Amino acid sequence: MTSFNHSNGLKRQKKLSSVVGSEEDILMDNKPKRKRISPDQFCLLSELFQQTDTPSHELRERLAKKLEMTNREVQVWFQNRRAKVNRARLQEQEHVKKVKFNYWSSSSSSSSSSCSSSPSLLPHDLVFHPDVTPIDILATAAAYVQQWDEQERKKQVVQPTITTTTTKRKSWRPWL
Amino acid sequence: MTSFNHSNGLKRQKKLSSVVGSEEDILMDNKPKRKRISPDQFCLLSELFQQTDTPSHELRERLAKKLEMTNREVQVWFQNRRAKVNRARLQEQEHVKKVKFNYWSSSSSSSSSSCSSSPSLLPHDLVFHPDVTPIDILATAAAYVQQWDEQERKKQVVQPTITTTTTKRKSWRPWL
DNA sequence: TTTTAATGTAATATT
DNA sequence: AATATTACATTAAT
Repeated sequence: MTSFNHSNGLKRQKKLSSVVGSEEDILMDNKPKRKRISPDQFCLLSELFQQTDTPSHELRERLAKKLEMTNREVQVWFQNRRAKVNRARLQEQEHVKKVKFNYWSSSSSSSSSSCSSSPSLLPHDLVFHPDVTPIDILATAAAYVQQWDEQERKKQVVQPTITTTTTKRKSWRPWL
Repeated sequence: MTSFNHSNGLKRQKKLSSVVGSEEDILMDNKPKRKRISPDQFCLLSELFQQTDTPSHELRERLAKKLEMTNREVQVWFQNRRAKVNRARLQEQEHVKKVKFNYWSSSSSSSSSSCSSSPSLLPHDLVFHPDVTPIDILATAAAYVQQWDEQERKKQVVQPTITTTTTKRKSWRPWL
């Protein structure tokens, strides 16, 4: 089991061997290995990232000099960082969408234990979730009322026509 | 010490549920068990791998559908596979290099037993190895002659100058 | 212990 | 610059 150490501060150095070329001299392949940024570098980079996704060339230059990295490396770091946060953002969106789509039907019937024992004002099948905003609740309620009206209207006027036409209705805030 | 995580690991979830995808697993903490590919899947994957180790997106997509895997899973499989064969290839190279470097000095003085009792045409300290080609033999011989000449020249003309200048000489075929 | 599915990231290429 | 994808290092399950 390799105990991970991130102390990559040490560059590999050619070990000074005997005068005659030894086996290692030939066999040791000095491939540059993969470069990993140091914690300090990470710190400064992400600190700056909070201020701006896309630092200017000049800013990159200064940062690179300070961190002893090339401009290109800094640029790549920012590119990958942007990609990462975008990816996370997208996935979060996906997740939120799922939650928002399901929050009505999430039964939560099992009052399992110990969770918010205070008398909730919410209906028992409407669970609280920080991603579900009041506007979402209202939107869903509106959609429900709309659908209910539709059903009522259908009941009142007997339709001789085929009812297979599903009442497709453009819904407000189709969950983004 | 700020435990800075380059790759913290320890977050083994997110199972990317496959086609069966019931939506209940939104809040459910799924089993972080590792998925193993089936023999059938392995068969098809490695069969395709022989044709191309870097399948296109489309090809991956079709394969994924056929195997009931996600595109990502197929991609990861190919990545790991490539890494594996590269690793093997490198190690083989290393081994060959070592053999080539050592084939002169591999003494084999001890006529231990039972190995190729036929009267060999090779000098007794030059063992045959399929990786050592004639050109390698000739190269080493040439290098040896060169070095011998060098030594002879030194012996003939007595050098009053400091001899610390190691006679570094560019060698032909420095073993790849 | 070895093999391998999976993750994280530096780097490259395409558009 | 966004996006996709690769190699490489590493983690963790088998």
